Amino acid sequence: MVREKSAVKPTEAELTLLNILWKIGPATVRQVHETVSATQKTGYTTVLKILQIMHEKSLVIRDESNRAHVYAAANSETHTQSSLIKDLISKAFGGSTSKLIMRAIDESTSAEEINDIRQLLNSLEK
Amino acid sequence: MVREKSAVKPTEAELTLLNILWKIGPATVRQVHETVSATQKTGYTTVLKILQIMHEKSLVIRDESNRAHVYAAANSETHTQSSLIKDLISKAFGGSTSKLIMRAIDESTSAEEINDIRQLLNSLEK
DNA sequence: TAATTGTTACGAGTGTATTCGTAACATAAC
DNA sequence: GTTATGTTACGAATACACTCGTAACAATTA
Repeated sequence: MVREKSAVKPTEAELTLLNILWKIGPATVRQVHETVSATQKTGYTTVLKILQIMHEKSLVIRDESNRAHVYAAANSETHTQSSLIKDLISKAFGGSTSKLIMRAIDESTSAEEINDIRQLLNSLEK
Repeated sequence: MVREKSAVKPTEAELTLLNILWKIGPATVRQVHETVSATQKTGYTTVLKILQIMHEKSLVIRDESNRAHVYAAANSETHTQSSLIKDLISKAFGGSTSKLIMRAIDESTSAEEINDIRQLLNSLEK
């Protein structure tokens, strides 16, 4: 049986690199390493290795036509976010999306956040 | 430096047992094992070991006054849900709660879910 | 007391995630 | 062509998660 894309859950380190790829677009190991180094200390080969593993898992695609391979996220940020949310809802919210949303609203402290949510709801009402 | 309670993120297996403890209340290993066995095949000592590890991590408290120890979740379900949501928001949503909520609303397919969310928003408006 | 039963404790084995050093290789510079 | 540089590939070491068999222990039963 072929493993579905949605069944592959990125690990924490993998998600860090995916965030970078979504932000800067297709990039070489060097570019990814430089970007990640801005916020945390990590070795070059560590980034390389993780990207290679992600490639095996099909979390990223790889362009090997140049010497320095170019990596890109295989799935969109939106798709991955949905998959992670679904996972959390099933494991910690008894499958109830509205329970998760309720809890998330509890977490919204800033007025800006609350305003965003309000507008979101307004657009939903239509 | 002392590790904060909120910094301890339960693993998948641990979360499964926490869900049981929240549902049935303080329980012995036997009771937890019987409950978890209803949905998945797991050895008795596996459940025991995980509860022991959770005790070390202070994810559960343990009453040792009787021969069969009685385990209970150390934190409320609500507290743990909030902690897991915060973690996901910071790692996959750039710290934006409203982005998570938007994505969660996308996931709501059932009319019942949408109605729950609508009522939730109405109560928020007040 | 002896045997059976139920419980906890311990330790080992497996798998996965993460890290990084070193080797192998390719390209560019000299 | 030789050296220097940048890149990928590989393998090992560590850490954690998970699983379960077996030992140790306690309590109950015969």
